Amino acid sequence: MTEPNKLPHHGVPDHQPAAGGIAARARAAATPQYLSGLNPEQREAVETLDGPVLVLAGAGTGKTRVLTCRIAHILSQGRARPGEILSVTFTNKAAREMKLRLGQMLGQAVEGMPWLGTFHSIGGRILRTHAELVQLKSNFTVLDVDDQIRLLKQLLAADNIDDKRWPARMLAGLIDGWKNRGLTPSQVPPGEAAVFGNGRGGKLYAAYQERLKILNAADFGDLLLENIRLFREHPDVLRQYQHRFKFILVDEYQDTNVAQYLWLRLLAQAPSKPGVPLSSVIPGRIDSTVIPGRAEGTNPESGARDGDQTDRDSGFAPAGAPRNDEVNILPQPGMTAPNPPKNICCVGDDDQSIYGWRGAEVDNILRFEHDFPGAKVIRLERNYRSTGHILAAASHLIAHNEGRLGKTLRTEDVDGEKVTVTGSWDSEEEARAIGEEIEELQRAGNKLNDIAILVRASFQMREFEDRFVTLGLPYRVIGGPRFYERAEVRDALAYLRTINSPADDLAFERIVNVPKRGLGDATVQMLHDHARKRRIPLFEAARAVVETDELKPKARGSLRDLIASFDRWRAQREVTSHTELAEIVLDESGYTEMWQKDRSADAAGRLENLKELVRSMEEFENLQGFLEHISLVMDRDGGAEDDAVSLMTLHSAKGLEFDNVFLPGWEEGLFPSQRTLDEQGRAGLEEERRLAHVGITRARRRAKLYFATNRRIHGTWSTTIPSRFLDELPAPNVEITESKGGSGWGGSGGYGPSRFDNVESFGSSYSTPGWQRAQAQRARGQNGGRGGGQAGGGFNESQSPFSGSRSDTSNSRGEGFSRNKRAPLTIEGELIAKSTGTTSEFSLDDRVFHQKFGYGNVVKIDGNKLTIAFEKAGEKKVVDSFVERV
DNA sequence: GCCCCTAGGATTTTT
DNA sequence: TCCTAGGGGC
Repeated sequence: MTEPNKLPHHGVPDHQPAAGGIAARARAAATPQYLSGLNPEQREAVETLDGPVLVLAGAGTGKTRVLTCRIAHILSQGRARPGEILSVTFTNKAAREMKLRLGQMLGQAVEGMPWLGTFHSIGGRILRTHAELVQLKSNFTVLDVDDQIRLLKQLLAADNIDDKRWPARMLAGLIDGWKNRGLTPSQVPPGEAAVFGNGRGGKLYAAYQERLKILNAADFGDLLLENIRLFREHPDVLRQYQHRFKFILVDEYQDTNVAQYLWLRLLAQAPSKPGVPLSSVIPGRIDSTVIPGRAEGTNPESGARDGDQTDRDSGFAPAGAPRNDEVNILPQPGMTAPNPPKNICCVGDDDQSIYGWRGAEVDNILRFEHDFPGAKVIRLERNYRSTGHILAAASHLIAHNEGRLGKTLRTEDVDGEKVTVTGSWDSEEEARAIGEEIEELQRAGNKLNDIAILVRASFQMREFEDRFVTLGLPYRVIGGPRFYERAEVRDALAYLRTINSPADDLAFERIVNVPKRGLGDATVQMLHDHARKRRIPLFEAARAVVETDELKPKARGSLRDLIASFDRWRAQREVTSHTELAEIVLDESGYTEMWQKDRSADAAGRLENLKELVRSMEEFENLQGFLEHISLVMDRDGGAEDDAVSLMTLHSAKGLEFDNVFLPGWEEGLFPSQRTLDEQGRAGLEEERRLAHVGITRARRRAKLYFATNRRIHGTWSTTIPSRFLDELPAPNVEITESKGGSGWGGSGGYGPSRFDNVESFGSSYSTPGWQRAQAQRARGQNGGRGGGQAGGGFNESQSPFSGSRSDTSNSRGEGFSRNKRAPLTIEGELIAKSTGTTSEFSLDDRVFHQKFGYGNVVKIDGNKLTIAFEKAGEKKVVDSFVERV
């Protein structure tokens, strides 16, 4: 997370207020250590323990520090025990960081904070405790997106919906969106549910939820949504948690979505009286007051929250509640007892809300005071991170946004270097230029660890990776595919999941034929048919089918072996440690062997990953514990301590900071992203701008922006124009420089750097050389190539961007960045689609028809297994679901 | 049942 | 341009 209050650079003396006068020092000396060194606002944020508090913490103002100090303060004041503080963050990274800092601050005094974690992990934890109340078992599986989509594909196929026209991915997105807004299937507005699959969207959502229960599984959204449902339907359970959590702290409040908001509000209510339904205690609902200064209609989704269904139960602020600055809320009509506001403290920055696309509601933070009347709002505006120019540039840029609460960041640091804007001919030159500058910085004594490149979209990374590989410049990619998303890890997990939860069809299906066992589509299809008709898990279906003659001997044999293996493993689970069990499973299943035999280049890496997986299991007590955490908590660990440049997206850079930050690709269409603009209009633009703001404020000493005149998108080159955000930067804080990549148009003969060094007014970035050249280029019909006939100015000259060929190879990727090559998926959808109709009970002598064996008569009945004398095939055992009476 | 090849699609951002 | 799913051939 952020590193607030980092001591200033450039040898400027500490500007922390506490170091000021004698009085301040005396006070600092008399106060607990964790409070010293806080500025007055921070200190107020830490010490205001009672009632709702909103801390608006701009970039680099010490947000995390305030949160951790606040926890320390609560504990040391004896106001609550560690287990009575609910502290939620958005990412695992943030949660870990807080735990770490708390540990440092309090020594070993705190034996962990059991309720410090992400929304999802805490939600999941509560859900497991009461799983049976929401029709799950406590060992339920958390499905990731991949599982989710596979499941939806099955449902689409079962409904005969063309998944070309209506992709499962799209439905997954819709469902996700609904869940983010706290909507159960019955609460989705009919109009919205109808947009998918010719009006069947709502039904599919319901069917999906139903399937999840059968599979004993929950997806990410359920971890919160089902939690909310749990709280609503079981007030006694809710009350238990309301009692437990004396203090609630929320990090990155601007990123919360409606579901998270509802969840928080339920918990933030004072406990109601037992036996009284919540809805009768607090009748209020939130009205849809428009936040002043916020553009109307920018947020089409905000209306959802006003729905009576979603909100009724948890209304904290009755409609029309006065916006009360001083006084706590008075008892409202309908309340049976004084209902003091819970001690909830939300920390966030509306200017850093960048997850709107994922359902985050900036509104949550914008209307905090309204939702929690009497809230104290504290602004942290003192920035301890960036130099003056950088901060000025970022502030000026973000001031173009309308929907914000408004903060003015200030620093006491020196002005430092101006923010630079550099145009280059194309994205390759951009990468070259940045590579050069990095090497220069390195020569000047900068650590590579202090350097980051932040891109808008991950496809931009490639060029840098290529370039850095050629240069031999160490780099690391942050983000990207997670460890547990790799095919081999997921396969291994699927084995373990099947052991742990026999109803986990998705897991079983994933590995039933991995490694190859001759159990292909046809077999799986049959299992599906049977499972569906009898409403049993696939694994159980397999067990039944194996007892019959439905399958060819070979397939039957291998399926029988597989079942026997699982039975054995499940038995071993009782007597073997989970890590050992994992090794046994990987070994006996032939999975390890499969990769050992694999001749492809990445096989070794995959085996290594498997080992790593087993190693990582050691941290957990047992298999169940491990599986519970893997999908929620396992981050790809950076691990590498080496000095390396960081390469990541702007999104994953939030919360980080670097001395030197390179921001390439500031072009219209890319940044701001055209897609965001198309889909979300003005709100989208503002979010992109916030992203830009986040990017610039990551920099401590140098922020360097770039735009290229030509960029290759989907393999074809196109001419781009500089981002409007460049125009929105304040001229006095910005310096326009010439690309040092050199090989392009900007060489000696053309527009020399000197000509633009002294540009007084930044007026429009369209006056930059890159843009002028681009214009000229376009006027000439894009045929002139690089004008002025400069040959390679001492660089590997790459081909003209229009030639489409590349000068360097691109086969080597960063460590651990191999693209997933996953095992071919079975066509599960079709499998289900074929199952139709219901089977009635059979009696002896019934005449029946079987697809494979033809006509025959029932001669024996053993539960669902029938023995039938077929006219042509002779006597066979079959499963009843495969025959029909004639 | 498995493998190879091809055509078409996609490209934000992530718990 | 690259990747993936899906179809067709063995």
